[in-house]
Amino acid sequence: MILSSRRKRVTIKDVAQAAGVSTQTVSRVMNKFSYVSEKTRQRVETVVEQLGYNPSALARSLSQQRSYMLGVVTFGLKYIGPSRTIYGIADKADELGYMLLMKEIDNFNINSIDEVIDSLLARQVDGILWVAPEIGNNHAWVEEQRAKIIVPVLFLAMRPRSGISSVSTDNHHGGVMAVQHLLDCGRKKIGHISGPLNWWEADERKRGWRETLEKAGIGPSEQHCVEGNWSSASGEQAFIQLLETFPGMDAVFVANDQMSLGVLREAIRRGIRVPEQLAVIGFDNIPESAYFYPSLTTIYQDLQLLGEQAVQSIVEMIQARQENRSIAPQSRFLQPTLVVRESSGCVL
Amino acid sequence: MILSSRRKRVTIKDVAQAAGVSTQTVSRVMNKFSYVSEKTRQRVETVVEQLGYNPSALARSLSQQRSYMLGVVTFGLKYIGPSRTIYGIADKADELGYMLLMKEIDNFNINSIDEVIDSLLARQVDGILWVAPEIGNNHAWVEEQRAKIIVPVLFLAMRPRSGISSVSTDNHHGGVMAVQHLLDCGRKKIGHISGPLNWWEADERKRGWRETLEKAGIGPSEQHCVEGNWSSASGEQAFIQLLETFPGMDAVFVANDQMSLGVLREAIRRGIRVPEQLAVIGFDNIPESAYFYPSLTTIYQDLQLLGEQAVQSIVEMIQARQENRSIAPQSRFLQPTLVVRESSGCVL
DNA sequence: TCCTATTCTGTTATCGATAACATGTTATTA
DNA sequence: TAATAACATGTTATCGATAACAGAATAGGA
Repeated sequence: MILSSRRKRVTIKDVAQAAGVSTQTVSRVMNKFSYVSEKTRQRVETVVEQLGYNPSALARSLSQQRSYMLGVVTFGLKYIGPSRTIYGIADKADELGYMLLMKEIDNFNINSIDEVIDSLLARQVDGILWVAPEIGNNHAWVEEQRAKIIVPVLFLAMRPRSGISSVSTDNHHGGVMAVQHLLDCGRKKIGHISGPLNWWEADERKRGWRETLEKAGIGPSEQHCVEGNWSSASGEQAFIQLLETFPGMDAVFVANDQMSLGVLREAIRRGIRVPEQLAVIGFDNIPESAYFYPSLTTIYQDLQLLGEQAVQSIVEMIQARQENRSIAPQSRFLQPTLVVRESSGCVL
Repeated sequence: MILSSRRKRVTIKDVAQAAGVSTQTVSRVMNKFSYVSEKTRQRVETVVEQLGYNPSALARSLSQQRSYMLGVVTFGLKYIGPSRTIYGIADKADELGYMLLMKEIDNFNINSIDEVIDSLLARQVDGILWVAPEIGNNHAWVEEQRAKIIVPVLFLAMRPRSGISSVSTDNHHGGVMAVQHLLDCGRKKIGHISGPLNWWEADERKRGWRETLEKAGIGPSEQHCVEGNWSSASGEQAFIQLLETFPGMDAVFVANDQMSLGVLREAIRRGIRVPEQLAVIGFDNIPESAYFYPSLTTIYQDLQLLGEQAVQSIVEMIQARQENRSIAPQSRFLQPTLVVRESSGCVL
């Protein structure tokens, strides 16, 4: 026997006919809250059960001009960060009765962005979540194109712009916390291994590092920061370089946990004892970081929560629009938290 | 100004009217390959451009009974494994012109599974990819329910069943390769830290371990295997336990890289030198594993490729059905590969 | 020149639901 | 008891496209 024989879909008409009522009555039964006599209701429900009727959300979307689908545009799904966010999004969307229509993009040229948005709009999504990092001016299109986007859009991890809604982790404050922790532990010569500095998030973390040191009266030098690309390999390389340009370094703030792993590995290899000789603090708090050797002190950003909040917000925007209310666009920040473990060498 | 003013959608009628032709003609222009005079075509195209017409894929799906959407059911999206698979799926789907309608599930009771499938079918997906691990008998519903699923379905990482299509990594062979490598390196007393044994994949890896040792004339004992839950913490615990029940152990095959990390950490803490005293081999090849200390020898399963193959297969199934051809269900396996690094202590 | 094939375009029905309106039947109230 | 409200159901139009059919206009061939 072949799987999935081409059986025809059971439609509202079939049900109506079988129950001897009009399609409208069936529709009323399916959607509750309308006058239907108890007798009719039961008869229809029995037929629905028997035929296994499953209403076409597609047809419903068309006639109601509302799909209960959210368009989700992602970039870098293969990395753990985005996928944790997606998890939060999926979870909350489910809770609120929305499905996700996903589209991964692999570049940011204006044409492909246009295409992605068109394809989402063609499927009548009720709103769009933009889950792609801000790199260089890859969000420039927002200003020009947003007029044509006829549904609410919410950006994740984007530099705040007036008139546009976004939700982001407060990376700057995360950087501040990291460096402040190192200072509190008595370290003075604090280097930084940043992410790619054309990423807004990397830049913010670095700014947190610089400003905190300045505030502490320790003017950091550009020599004390080396740029990585988020990978463990780049972390290792950057660390090697930093050891040369900043020989007295007694602590390093690394912009993510993967790069921290590269640092720890190279430290062991060189016999640099962590945390005694060198304190290390990461960013993200990936699950593995608690089992690095030594375990990694890090800044925890709750990406799952970020996703949840994003869905919450956009659903509110959708509802507002549905009721013809207007809602003021806003940029929100989620605060990261400090997770102290062995690598920073002090429990405060 | 408020974002997303409630502008009305431009429809085929608007275009038809503006161009002074019938909607059918506009449809013909949009879909190419039909008789339209050059003059008309240009006129219509100009109007399309001017109005910014974007055909409703929703309406098209309804009338063509085909949506170019794939339903994707996931479980454990927050972990890196599934999300790598999703990446492969997203990439290939894009290439073949499909969008993804995603639904994450958090349990396997028959009701919620029913609901998920209904909601996908209600949106007219052309096929369904089941990206959820086989745990216990959580796939039992497949046998009973598949009759009601009127579109092709393909399972990832499922124990082969006759009459049902699936694509999986050959976990058994992965286990064989891992243990064989350790044997080749001269190890004789090989322990195993497994995943949760009600997971099909964990069970298969363990079977590879057991059978390979038996074949080598080394009857392994149940005492030489401890069950973990995939987490680094559980790996650490399992390792501690294994050290007691299997004192002479000179190598251990750990069922994933995260648990391996726990093992490596505890080994360092106890002064057990890896690989000299104890060889360690993991499974998965997560990006970080190359930067563990020591770097981890592991079995690489290409989850991204798995996702790509899955999409390729289901699209073939969909096309076959479209043309009323029948296609024999089949279970396919992808072969994992061995990645030799420091932790196994020998480059062959 | 007439006939047929090809090209071009429009009309009507359909996909599967809901919205809006209409109508008939009970119950309630003045 | 008649008027009105509440309840129950059906009819028609609509969402935005394509399929199927049909009628013209043009071109080519006998």
